[in-house]
Amino acid sequence: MGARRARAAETELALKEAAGRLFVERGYLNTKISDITAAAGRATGSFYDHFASKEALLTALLADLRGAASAEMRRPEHPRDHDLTDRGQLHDHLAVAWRVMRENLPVVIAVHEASLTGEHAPDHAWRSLVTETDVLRDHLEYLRDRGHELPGDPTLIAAAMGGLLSTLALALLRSPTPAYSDAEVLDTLTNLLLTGLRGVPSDPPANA
Amino acid sequence: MGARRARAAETELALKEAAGRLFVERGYLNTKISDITAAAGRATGSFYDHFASKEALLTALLADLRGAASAEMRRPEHPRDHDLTDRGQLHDHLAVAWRVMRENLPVVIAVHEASLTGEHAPDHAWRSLVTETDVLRDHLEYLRDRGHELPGDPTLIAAAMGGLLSTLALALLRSPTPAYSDAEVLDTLTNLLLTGLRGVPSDPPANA
DNA sequence: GTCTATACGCGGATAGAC
DNA sequence: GTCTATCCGCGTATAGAC
Repeated sequence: MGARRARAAETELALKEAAGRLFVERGYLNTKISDITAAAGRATGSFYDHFASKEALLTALLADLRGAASAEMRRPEHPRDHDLTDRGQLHDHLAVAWRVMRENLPVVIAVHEASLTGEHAPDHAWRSLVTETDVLRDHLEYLRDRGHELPGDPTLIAAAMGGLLSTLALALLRSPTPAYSDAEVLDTLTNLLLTGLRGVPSDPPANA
Repeated sequence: MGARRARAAETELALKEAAGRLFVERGYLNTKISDITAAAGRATGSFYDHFASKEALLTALLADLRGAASAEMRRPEHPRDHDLTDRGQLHDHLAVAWRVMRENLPVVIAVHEASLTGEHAPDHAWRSLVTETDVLRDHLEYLRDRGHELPGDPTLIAAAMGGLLSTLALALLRSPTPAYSDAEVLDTLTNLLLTGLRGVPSDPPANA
């Protein structure tokens, strides 16, 4: 690889990294192209030698994410016969989702904000919430098919769990001085989703 | 009241109503001033005879909301000694929150979107989530003080519940063809938050 | 590929006649 | 108070030199 090419790749990477940093700090909509180039130590015009637009940058970041194989829960061969009423399995699912969001926080933030400006189909928010929680829904349907009585419709419950997770992640993971450790958040959510506010005295948390 | 004054109040009301409709349909950020005036059958410039800016309009809508006394859960004298592990009381609290969001959906949407563009304090999202769920937190602390073992920290649980509610409301209530009835949503959330995914066979829902 | 300088469009906001 | 016409700033995107 020639020096010119290396420099170019370096710039593209610098732009991506700067963008990610700024998305977390100020949000996607509040970040201007010139902010990104300035933070990367490049001229504004250089941006367009690597990305056609701000939206194209987001698409590229999304592509990186998928290529990184960091979405374990999303790989198609994910088996559906997981028992979410088992503490360990529920905890693991929440932990994977939480880790994916933490490790890809800039993209999560950007996609979340871009969805507001983008499609204005009235039920777009609901549709995407449902599709993003399809794995959870499958697990819940599996439970129901086995005769377990769920608190309600699997799609609705899965959406509720997903909404809870994403809201909390977007709120907590952006803070430079975290109010709670990941372990604490995951324990609390596991407890809450497993046995609710009442709790089950006969089945204490694993670390109790 | 003279005819001129009446016409003016009429215009202001028309602008507010048109804005609310558009906020639900396209979102706050996607709605331009000219969209609002056009939908209200007025000229663009007339907007500024009633509101200094788009933000001022939102402030006015917020003032209307508070004046309408529709925020029962927020009135200061709300007692903290409510038992959220009681099915009926939990259901009532969720129902009130749900109804407030439904009846003020335009404002809820607008505030939600405006918070993204506005303050860019890194932990702003977390702070507002905590303050908006203070009533829930109080109830949970009350339970804990009485010796009940909660799934985790009250502030964190309250935030989780609030995030769940707002995400679901923003996704479901915007659709013109609702996927679930309010009653179904409230029953499901009550069950989920009360006894979790496992459920408690000995304590079925009230309608069972 | 990277820079500097600039054009363009969109949307918020204003001016002034009626 | 309402209108029409217009201005202006901001951010995106392009042009062209190096």
